[in-house]
Amino acid sequence: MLRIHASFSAIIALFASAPAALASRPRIASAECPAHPCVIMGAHAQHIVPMAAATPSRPRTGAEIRAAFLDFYEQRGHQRVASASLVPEDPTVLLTIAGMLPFKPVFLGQAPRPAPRATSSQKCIRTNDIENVGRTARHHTFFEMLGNFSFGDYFKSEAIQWAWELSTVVFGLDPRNLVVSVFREDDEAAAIWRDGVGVNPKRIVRMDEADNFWASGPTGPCGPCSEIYYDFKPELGDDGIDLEDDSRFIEFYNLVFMQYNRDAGGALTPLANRNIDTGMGLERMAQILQAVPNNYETDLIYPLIETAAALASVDYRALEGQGQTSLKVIADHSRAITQLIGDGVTASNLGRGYILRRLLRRVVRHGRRLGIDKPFLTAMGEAAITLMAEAFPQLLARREVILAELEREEARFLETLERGEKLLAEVLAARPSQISGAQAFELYDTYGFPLELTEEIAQEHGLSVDLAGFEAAMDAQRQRAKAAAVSLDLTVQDAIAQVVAEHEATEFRGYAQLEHPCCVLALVVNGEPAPAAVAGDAVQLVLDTTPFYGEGGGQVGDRGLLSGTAADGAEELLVTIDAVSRNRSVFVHSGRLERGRLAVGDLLLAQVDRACRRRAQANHTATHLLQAALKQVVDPAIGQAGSLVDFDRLRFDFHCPRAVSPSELDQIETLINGWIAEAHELAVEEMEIERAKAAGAVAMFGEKYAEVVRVVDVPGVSMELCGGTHVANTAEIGLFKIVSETGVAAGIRRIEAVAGPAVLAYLNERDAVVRALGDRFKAQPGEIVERVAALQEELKGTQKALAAARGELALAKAAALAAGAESLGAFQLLVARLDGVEGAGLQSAAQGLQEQLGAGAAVVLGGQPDAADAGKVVLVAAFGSDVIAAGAKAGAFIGGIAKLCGGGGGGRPNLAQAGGRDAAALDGALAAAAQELQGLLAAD
RNA sequence: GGGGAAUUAGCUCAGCUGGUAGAGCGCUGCAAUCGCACUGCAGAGGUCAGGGGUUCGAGUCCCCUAUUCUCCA
Repeated sequence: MLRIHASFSAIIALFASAPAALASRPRIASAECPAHPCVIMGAHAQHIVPMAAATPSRPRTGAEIRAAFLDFYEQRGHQRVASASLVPEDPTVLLTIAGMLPFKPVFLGQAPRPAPRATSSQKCIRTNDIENVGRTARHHTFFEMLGNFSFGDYFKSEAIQWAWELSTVVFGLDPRNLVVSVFREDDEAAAIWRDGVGVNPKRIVRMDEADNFWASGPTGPCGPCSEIYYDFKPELGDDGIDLEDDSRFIEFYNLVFMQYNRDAGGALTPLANRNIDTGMGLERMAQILQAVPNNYETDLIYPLIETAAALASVDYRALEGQGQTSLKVIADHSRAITQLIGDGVTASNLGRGYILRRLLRRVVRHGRRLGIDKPFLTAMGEAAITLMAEAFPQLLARREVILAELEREEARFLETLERGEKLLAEVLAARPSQISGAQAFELYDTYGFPLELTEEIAQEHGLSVDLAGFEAAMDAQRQRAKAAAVSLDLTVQDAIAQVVAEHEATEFRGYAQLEHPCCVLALVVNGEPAPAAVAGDAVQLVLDTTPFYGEGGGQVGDRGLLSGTAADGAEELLVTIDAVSRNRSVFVHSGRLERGRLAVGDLLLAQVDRACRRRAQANHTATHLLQAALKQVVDPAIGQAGSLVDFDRLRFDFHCPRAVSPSELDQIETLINGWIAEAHELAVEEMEIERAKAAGAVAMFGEKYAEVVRVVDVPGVSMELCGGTHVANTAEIGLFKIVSETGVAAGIRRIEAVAGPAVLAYLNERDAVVRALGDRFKAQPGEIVERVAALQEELKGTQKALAAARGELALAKAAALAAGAESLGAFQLLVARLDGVEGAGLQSAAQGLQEQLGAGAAVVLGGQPDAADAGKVVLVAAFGSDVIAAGAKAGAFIGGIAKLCGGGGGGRPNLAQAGGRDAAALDGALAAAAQELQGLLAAD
């Protein structure tokens, strides 16, 4: 719990700071560029054409630019790396926000380099500038970042020369249209540009730290950057160049020279291994080479604008600014949401799921703004898949999933809108002079109804919305969330992280052996790194090699023992291990030193608890069978969303838009138990990932796998990539039983089940319940349901009969009382005691009497409803319409009377009820009631 | 992770500051019809999500749990 929370705060912290930390580098696709030098298309095209009037071999389309970039660097020894998922491996960020993110562990020295040099076109998503999308020429949520990387290999000179060569020769940009920037103090880079490349010194601009110095955080690797800008107005000359002038310059290539390490004190020390990290916005280069006024009109995005325009029956060119913006937003976001779902994100109210939902709803809103009045997201999704399928073929494989998710989410949002419109109509029905900020915020915050729609509808009614009030409420909400973010003690976590960082991957022997000698490499005692521990200490150990399975892939870590003789030979030592986790590839064994002394360097014998391991294995293999059965029975497209394999149960979460029916669950159970009975021999094999995928092995979506993967094969039934431990033969599972099927989030269902020995424990528990019920109901197990149903029926009947009898009794008693009514002028007074009738009965009795006696009747009844509760009294007053006209109100009247009995009461003028706790005072109270009524009515 | 909201008849929902649980649709029966649709009349159908608390009294107020929606991080 603590760990989860701690890491989540870290995500929030880093997510919040990441864009800022990265801001100094790729301003590409994030920087604003509002004005364009040429408003008129034709003139603009003419302006660009002389430079871009390319020889046929020059890249022009987005695909050509991407290919040219990757080819160029591949020819220069770079390994071509496919774009990583938008869902990063790095748990500290929600989405892949920059081209270098997949390589961040390499740059930070936390992971081995895949090659000395690499190049990629990385898909990215950023939402921090979402309000600017569609309004400026080049803000995007989804974009591609071309990059070339050096991991301790080449450095500044090559990076600069190649960047120049690529820009001028391959892309054919005229050197007279280019300007470069360097960090103020980076004389080395400036010299290379000037002497090595031959750039006019006047066109080398020195920039401050804010613009041209990159760091991934307050400490760690950092270094100066150098950027290449495209100059749309070279005729203005080389003097007084201001790169901040967006109307003249656009930055398209950023080179980061990672050459320092910054320590906590802020001091810079040179890095032993210097790195290169670069980024070129694909959409920007496309804009330059295609000579269009903004990124949206490049072939990477424009087809989606056309699709949206056709759906809205509008003409992009003929539209005013607002309409064009809507089309741009739809086009931009359509790429983003298609890619997000393609990478396994599903819409939700948390994390990246929430980002997806927000983008998706913005598309719908802009669609409505353009007049699209029917669902259209699947049409946009299809167009986006078609547009991007060549560069991202996996979109085709995920087509059905993407379209289904879009359809579902759009329908859900339309429901939300409908509900909001209804609520807003209620607000408007009250004919307010203005929609208050609080009302608008409630619609937005609680019901998800967009502010702009509230404004729009209010406007139709000639009303305004208190926007300042809305903002104030919004701020208050943010403050609440911030204030509630508690910081937790992370010291334990830190000690472990520190220890883990100092060690190599632990060698895992537990697939084949359950016992193995090992050496203690590091020790954490009660949360602090320590050289030794004494009996009773809570210890965490890092070993050189281990047979213990470390928690991972959903499977719980092994339990067991470490035993041996302490280094000094004095005493036997014993450690019980109750949890094993994996931190990167280092296994951390947590437990307790039961006996003896333990020190770093000790040689121990590690023994896994075989019974526990067997149970975990049965549950794990059963989980694989469950996934296979789900695919067979429910839907072949079902994908895993998470899983837990414990010793005594298993849990499997999967993507599925509806509940799995009871009959399907039966089928699944039968199928799995059939496979168990067939005694399939498992085959576990390591192979290359491509071969495994070709063989049809099921991989967890969005998961990153190494080159060589472990494939667990139940021949003919299931084949999955899995690092967990499994039974050798399905027969070892014994039995499989589904315990429950529930929903965990929109679109995700959860099945909990038991397998192996755990089934017996589960069944025993159930059996005990059934037997206890059988005893109680005097029925055989098979008859219990019937018996309970019959009893319920009987109970219901009895209750009805009782209520009827009570009513009759009350009426009978009341009828006898009617004779005791006392006339007072035109009025009939009846005050009487009626015991043994509970509240509702007394009420109907009083009302019956009042109706019987007429409009001038005032009836007051009081009594003890329950002989068992001696103190409790109930009072009822029923006044006819003439009595009320005379100024008597049953509610107020009965309240006063009830006070005499130590209670209170109230009701409406014609009928009221009250109660009290002092039965002894009842008769007195009734007498007082009679007297008071006489006074009230006589005075009239 | 933190807020807000919803959960009432088979369905869609109303139920105001605590005081006898309602509507529309659907269902059943009767009338009318050769029969159906329509119509009219009558009726059945509710542990007010579950559990605690406050109160003489809780669908209504408070707390907890579950499920769903929603906003913020």
